[in-house]
Amino acid sequence: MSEFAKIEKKWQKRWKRDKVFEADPIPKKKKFFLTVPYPYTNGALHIGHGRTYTMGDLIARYKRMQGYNVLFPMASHMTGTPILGIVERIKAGDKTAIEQYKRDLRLYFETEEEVNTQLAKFTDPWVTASFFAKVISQDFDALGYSIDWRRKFTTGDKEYSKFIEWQYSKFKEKGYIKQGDYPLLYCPKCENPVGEDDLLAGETAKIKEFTAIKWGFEDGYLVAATLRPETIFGVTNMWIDPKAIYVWARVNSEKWLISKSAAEKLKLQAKEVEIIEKFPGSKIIGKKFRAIHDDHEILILPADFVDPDNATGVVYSVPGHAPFDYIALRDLWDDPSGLEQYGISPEEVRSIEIISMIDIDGYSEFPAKDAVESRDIKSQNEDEKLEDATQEIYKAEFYSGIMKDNCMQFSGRAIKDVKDDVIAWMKENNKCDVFYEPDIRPVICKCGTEVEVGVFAGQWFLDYLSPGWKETAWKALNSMKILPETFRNLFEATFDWLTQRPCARKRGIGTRLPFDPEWIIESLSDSTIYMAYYTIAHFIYGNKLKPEQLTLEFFDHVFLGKGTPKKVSEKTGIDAELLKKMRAEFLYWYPNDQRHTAPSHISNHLSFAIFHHVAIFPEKHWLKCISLNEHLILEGTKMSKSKGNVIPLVEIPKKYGADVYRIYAISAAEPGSIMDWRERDVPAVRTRLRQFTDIVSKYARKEPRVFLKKDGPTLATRWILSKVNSIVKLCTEFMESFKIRDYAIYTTSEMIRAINHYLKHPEVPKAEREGTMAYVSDIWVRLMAPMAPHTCEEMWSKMRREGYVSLAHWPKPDKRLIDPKIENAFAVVSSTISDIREIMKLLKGKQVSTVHVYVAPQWMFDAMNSIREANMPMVVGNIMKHLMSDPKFRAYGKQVKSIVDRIAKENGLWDHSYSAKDEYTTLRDSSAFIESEIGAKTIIHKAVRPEYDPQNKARFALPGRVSLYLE
RNA sequence: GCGGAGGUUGCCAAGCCAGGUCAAAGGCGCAGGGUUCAGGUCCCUGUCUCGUAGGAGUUCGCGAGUUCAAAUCUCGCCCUCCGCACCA
Repeated sequence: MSEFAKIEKKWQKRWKRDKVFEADPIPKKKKFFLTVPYPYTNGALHIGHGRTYTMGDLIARYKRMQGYNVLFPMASHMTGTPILGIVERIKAGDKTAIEQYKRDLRLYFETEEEVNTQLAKFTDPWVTASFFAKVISQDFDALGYSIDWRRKFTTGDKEYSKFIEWQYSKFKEKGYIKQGDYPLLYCPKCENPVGEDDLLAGETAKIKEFTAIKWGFEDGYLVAATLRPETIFGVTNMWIDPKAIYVWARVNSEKWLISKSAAEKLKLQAKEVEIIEKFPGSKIIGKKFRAIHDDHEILILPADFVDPDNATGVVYSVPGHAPFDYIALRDLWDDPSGLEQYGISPEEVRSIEIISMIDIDGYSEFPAKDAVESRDIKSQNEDEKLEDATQEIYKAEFYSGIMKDNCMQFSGRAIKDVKDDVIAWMKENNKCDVFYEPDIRPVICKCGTEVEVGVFAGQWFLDYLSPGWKETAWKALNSMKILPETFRNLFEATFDWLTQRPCARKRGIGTRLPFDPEWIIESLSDSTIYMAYYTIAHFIYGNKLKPEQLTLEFFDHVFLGKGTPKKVSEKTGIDAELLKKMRAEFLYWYPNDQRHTAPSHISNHLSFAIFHHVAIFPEKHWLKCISLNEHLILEGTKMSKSKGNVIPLVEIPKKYGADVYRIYAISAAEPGSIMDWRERDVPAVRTRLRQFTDIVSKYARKEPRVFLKKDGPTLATRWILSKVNSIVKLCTEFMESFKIRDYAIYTTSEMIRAINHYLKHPEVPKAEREGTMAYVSDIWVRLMAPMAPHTCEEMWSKMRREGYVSLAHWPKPDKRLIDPKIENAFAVVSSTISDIREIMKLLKGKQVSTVHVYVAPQWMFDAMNSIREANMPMVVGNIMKHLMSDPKFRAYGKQVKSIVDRIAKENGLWDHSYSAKDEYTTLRDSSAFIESEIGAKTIIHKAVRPEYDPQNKARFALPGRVSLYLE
């Protein structure tokens, strides 16, 4: 049990008892609605998740203290496949899954028996989800998050489903949701699409789209797949593997000749495939097929490099521009002996002319030949070199190639522009189709089966290219605040490439599409506008509204203001007054003022949230601001359950204490950078928190008193008052500009340093010190409260303040007390001390009895101020001229030059006291302090009339840079 | 491949957008001193190099450039991390 746990529990209980964070509309009060995405409840959360939620809570608490009526709700996410997957794995007795879940459960149960009992219940996804939803909310409470739990729900709720149905019926109305064929990785054995987690090998596989070109052959088509459809004008022959099995197949009422395995694959790609005849490739070698663009006859030749398992197993040959084709053809020229068996004569092969159809700088007529020869490739079996050559030519031609004269209407155009047009042209003439393959092999499903590409007919997707949608989303993004601003680029990149996005699948937990109930809305697509649902969730559940009452009219009314409460009430049976209340509550809280989460959500969830909001809500209800913090790693390495290096959220309170964790999570890195959790850094945070409580406790019962200048306090007191108020000002600026880490450092380290410095000044009278420290403590507790709320409540009550510091107001800097002159003067004291130390070090231990300090004469201060006021460029000549033009300074001639030299050396002016008198007084008043710091008697002299100056050091004094003599 | 971020003094990490006040905040580690006198205590000081007077020199991935002046701006190069879609 950490030393903090008792205090934490106490305040959490009281907050709950007094409903401190339950937020209801207060019409006259400005509101702030903050959301952090709800956690997915398929397991225990860890300290990495905690960073994001802690940051969110910090914002909520800060805004609350700034006088906003803050709503910070939370719910839980359970739709989708993961929870279902886990349940299935546990049911199936999967050892790893069971062990992993036992580990999670041991965090929450004492005995192994309890663990097993709970695990046994995990055969129902609802039980699993609600168990973790419950413990996660307990974990959140234990960290002091200021959440309004009355509004909680889960995405699996029937009521929530009605909300999602409403959302998707809106998309349907707008025409944003469409149905079409969609390729995805698919396991033929499991008969299911597979995601990254379902794969044993090839996790990074993507889908590659080939153009399947239908070359006229006999009474059907010889179908060759290619990534370079623009090369059809350079075809000289076809390549077929003589040993592989090919088929004539009826594909959607056409006759296609392809490899047997290609035919099998096509069955998965939403084609009707019926195999008519099987035969080895050798059977068609030597026959002729017809060119796409002019129907001339072209020969089919054998080749070893053809892989019947890749694409259609039919390859058309463009030897001028494809290294594989070039070398295969050359091999046949060199040794045509094998061709006789196919009835092909050597002359016939040798008469094939390579066609040049792409013009490209730096290459000859036949770039493929260049690439092969430059690599000295001997045969078509040198796979690696050929692959490399192919890459080179592909890139070069794609980016800088131009179609030659023999390419019909495409002549003269750049390859990268013409590709799509060639495809479109062939499509118009029914000369091509698509064929999908994974881009890498092998891709193996967890069941051990080779994964293929499946095309889902009738897949529902959201079409982000629908007219107007993206434009409106851009408008929203451009007017939103993104914190830190660097992440805006990521949003912009995402917006650019967002096209179509499947939004439903056939398995998992979730809401069924109202207009096509076979499909279940997938879990990223059902979590985009639910922030609105928080505003009324407590009414829905509190009044036990039935799902069937939550009709389209209901949501139309509450969220969009359509219809009247009376009419909607008649239709739904919901009390009209309640409807009014819900509508009012939505209007009060919406829009969502800030959404805080991790950057990994930018490319999906957050972008969808923006798109979906603009699709459904009027502009005034769009998201206002998105703030982000990067993830957290542990001792330099990524946390992962499989590695076992995970610190669960639930362990934080007993292991570190909630406030210690919170301070660490806020202060160890800027939000925009990855945070490293280092165990050995934790004690330092604990120390600082303890110093805070020690100091504040000591002065808790003292009467705060502000010593104004007229009260004649010591300089040290004026200094600490100035310093503390400067810190308040800075911290407010840091919070406003999302420099959260700076806020943390200033409220902890900087504050402690300043206070310790102050307390070391022996000249401050006791009453003055205590009154001042009580005042400082009050401010300090408020500053720390958003970050360390439990400790601060404890201090607050020790100070006998009313109510909760969680609801107290954030300090405002007292302008009367901020005095840069005093702060500068104190900086001179510090720099004087370090100068003395440095000299002492150089004296190598020789005893110093007395330190003589000489303060520069007043005219030098005048000179510095004069330069400062003149606001002139820091050029030596100008400054010299400026000073010499004033008789007041000219009188000092040579010494003026020493100031100017110094300015030149320092590249400008530096801080110093306002006047010689100030500097002298400050140093004199601080001499006891200086003496205690350096352990030698200290005498302050005025350089103009030093009482004692045996080494004539006084003349070196400058404003802010006293000269010294150590005796 | 495409897109995004980044490389800072032993480690972590600010600074860079708005160039000078930057040998560069803060923390960790390490060293010395003090308190405590042996419980993961606390405080102070130091921590690039040289220097018997507060000074000088060399640093911010590498290489150029702009500028009186660059960790900060521009260009090129090298390296690292993250995302890339049906998965939350």
